[in-house]
Order: sequence, then C-alpha cells, then structure tokens
Amino acid sequence: MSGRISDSTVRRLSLYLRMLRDLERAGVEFVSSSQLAEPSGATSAQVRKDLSHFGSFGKRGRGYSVEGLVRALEDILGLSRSWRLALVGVGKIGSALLGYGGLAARGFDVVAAFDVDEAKIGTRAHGLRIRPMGELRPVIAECGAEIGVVATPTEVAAEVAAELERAGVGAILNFAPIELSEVNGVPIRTVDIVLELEGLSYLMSEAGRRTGSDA
Amino acid sequence: MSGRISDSTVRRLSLYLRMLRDLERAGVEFVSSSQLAEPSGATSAQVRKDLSHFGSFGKRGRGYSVEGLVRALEDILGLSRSWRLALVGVGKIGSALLGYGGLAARGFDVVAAFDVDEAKIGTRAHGLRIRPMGELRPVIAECGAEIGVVATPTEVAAEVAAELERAGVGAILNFAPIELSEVNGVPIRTVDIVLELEGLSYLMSEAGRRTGSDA
DNA sequence: CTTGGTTTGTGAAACCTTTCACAAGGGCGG
DNA sequence: CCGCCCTTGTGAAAGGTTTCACAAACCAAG
Repeated sequence: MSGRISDSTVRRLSLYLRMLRDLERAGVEFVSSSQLAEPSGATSAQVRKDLSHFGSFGKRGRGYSVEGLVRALEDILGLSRSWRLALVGVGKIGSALLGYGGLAARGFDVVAAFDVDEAKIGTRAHGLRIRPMGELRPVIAECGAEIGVVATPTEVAAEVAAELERAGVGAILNFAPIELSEVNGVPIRTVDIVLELEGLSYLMSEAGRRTGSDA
Repeated sequence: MSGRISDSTVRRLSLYLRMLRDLERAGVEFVSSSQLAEPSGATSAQVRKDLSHFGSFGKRGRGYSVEGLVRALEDILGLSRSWRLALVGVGKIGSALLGYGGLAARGFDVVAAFDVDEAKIGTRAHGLRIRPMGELRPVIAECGAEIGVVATPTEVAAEVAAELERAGVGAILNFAPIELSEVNGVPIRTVDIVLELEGLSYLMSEAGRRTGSDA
C-alpha cells in the first residue's frame, strides 16, 4: 500500500466520502464497493483499488462499515478538522464565495478577505470586514489561514499568489483564468470556467463535424 | 492523425490558444513548441504531439505561425463562433456568472436566465430578465441556446440537467457538487469547488504527515 | 549550391491508470 | 461445525498518456 496517490484517486475518494455521509445519515451500516462506485461513475474494482492504497477497510463478504469508512476517509483527506481560507479579491466571484454556505458547512471557513478597492475596504461582506492588501501578511499570520483563494483579475493573479505563499498559506485555490506554477511545494488548484466551456465547445463541434459533415 | 482526443489534450489546446492570442496581440509572428509549452507547464514534445493529432501546422526550423495556429485552434475547439448559454438558478453563483464579463469576452453569451423564486422572476439581473422554470423549454428553443448552465441547489441539479437536455442543449456546465451522468451524448462538465478544496486538504495533510510524523 | 543551425513530426519506450479475474476470508443458515 | 454465497484485496493484463530521440525539413549565410 501507499506510494504517490494520483489526483484522480483523491477526487474519487472525495466522491466516495460524499456518498458515505449520505448513507450514514440514512442509517445504512454496510456498503459494498459496487454501491459505492455507482454515483461517481467508477467501477467496483476502482473503488477497492483506490482504498487499497491506504489500507484495508472492508470485510470480505460483507462490504465496508459506513461509519468506519467515513472516519477513515476523513482522516485520509484531512477533513476531520476544518480549514481557514483567506480570500483575495471581493468582486463577483469573491462575493459569491463569501455568500456560499456550502463552504463553511463542509469545513472550509473564510476567515479573512482582502481587496485593493478603496471603496470596499472597511465595509463588510457577509459579516467579514474587507481589508487592504497591505495587511495581507500580518492578518494571515494572525488568523492562521491555511488556504489562500485568488479571486482577482488575471493580470495580478500571479503576483497575489506569490504574496499568499510568502504570507505562509499551505495551498492556493485560483479562480483567475491563468495557469499558476506551484513553487515551494505549495499546491495550486485552478478553477477555470472558460476552460471548461471551451472543452464543451470542442466536444459539440466535434459531434457536429461527425454527424454533419456528410451532408 | 486524428482519433479520440483526450480531455487533457483539449485542455492544453485551450491554454496554447490563450498564449497564442497574447502573442498575436503583441505582434509576434512565429513561436516554437517550447515557447508555447512553458505557460501551461507542458513540454515541447507534448505541444507537438497534441497538435499532431489534428494536422501539421508548423514549419520545421521555424516554428508555428502565430496567426495561423490561432485560427487553426479556434477551428478545432469550435471557438471561431460564439455560443449561447442558458442559466438555471440565479443565486450567488448564477449572479456572479451573469456579472462576469470574461464570458462574453470569450464568446460565451448568457442569453437566458431561469429561477424558481417568485420574487426574482420578472426582475432583471445584469440586463437579463429572469424567467420562470416553466418557460425553460420554449425559451431555449426560441433563443437557440446550445449550452445549459446548472447553478441550482444540489437537490434539484440532476432534474434540471435532464430538463435542459430535453430542451435541446448540446452540453451542460454544472456548478452543483454532484456528479451528473451524461446521457444521450450530451457532455457535462462539473465545476466543484469543494472537491478542489478537498484535494488541497489532502495534499496539505499528506505533507504534514510526511514532515511532521517523525517528531 | 552547400553547409550549419534550428525545429518540427513521429515511431518507440517509459510510465501511469484502469480493468480483469481470482484466491482468500467472512457471515449465515442449517 | 459445515458448506454455500458473497465481497474484498490484489497481482497481472490491458489500455492510455507522456517522454524520448532522431530523421526530415526549412532557413539563412556564405
């Protein structure tokens, strides 16, 4: 067991955990790998392989204890604790994040928000005071935020990410449509809506080319 | 050349195109695969392989014509036209999308918006009238939207996606934290912020385990 | 026209992920 | 306690993606 775990495996673990929590709430006690596989579009073998990287959690002939596996996955994914987020850029996307209750509900608390806009600084957005960029380092140090969120215009995203790293965050979530390069081992995930739309555009064009070209 | 193109290849093509457009704006005429590779974190060989699936676009010894490759990639990705989006759910995320100019700037126009909330229906958000869910089918048919955007609560996301499919969209972008299964060949991309954060949580916990466990 | 420096396009190799298939183990009814 | 059915955990096989490495092609200079 163990080794380097692929991104896709970790993604699936999150999906398994989601389903397991639903099952736990529903009072189910045991679940099989094939039941677990269904909602994430995986196969039962994949579920078992994914889990086998971390240990042996099931009972042969019986399946997995829902409660046991929930705890195990929370441990593996680092979700038995909550994480503090520092948001940079309180524009459209930043505000939406602040107002999105789903984050706090899943253990991701936005504890600080920053912006360059003088008009916004000092005001409150969803109960959080917006601070000037100059305070980024001390405030992050003080409140102990572990994850930085970049919700700024593209032009300054790289600079902001670097500043967040210097401020000591352990990971960065980026919403700007730019590929930020991970440095100092601080992992970065980019959520790029335009990229997703372009992927769909490709698939639709491709489909059109296949069915429509022989007219 | 050609065959089934992987998701990751298509993602990279989008990134190449972004860089190429910058270069075109800057007046650069030729670019090599290694220059093109840098910002997306790919290798020069990967750039060449990615492009080779679609044809032969470069000149040996010289590189790629920036303008030529921009046009070629726009064609491949289906971006020489613009696409119409129909948004379902004008809550936090939906509003942020409506207000985000980056979409229209890149050829993705939101042409219709729907919600169940009686208080919102009939009002305007960023210049677009919000319509009741009951009008979804006729309105989508009328305005010819090709892409449906699901920005609803998780509980109704699957139902909404199915309804969008029935209304005739060719692809779906989903913001609800649920894995929607593609049916009838209508591709679905999910943007799942919590999943990304959990991925970061895993990496940070892993890093902590490695460096911190031998204390 | 020839030579030298450069970069593409591409098979082959290396690497990584997913699927297969089955032995090993566990529970339950009798 | 025994035998049957079920499901896990896992090597091996298959399938896919990335990297390597080099011949073929192009440009420019002489």
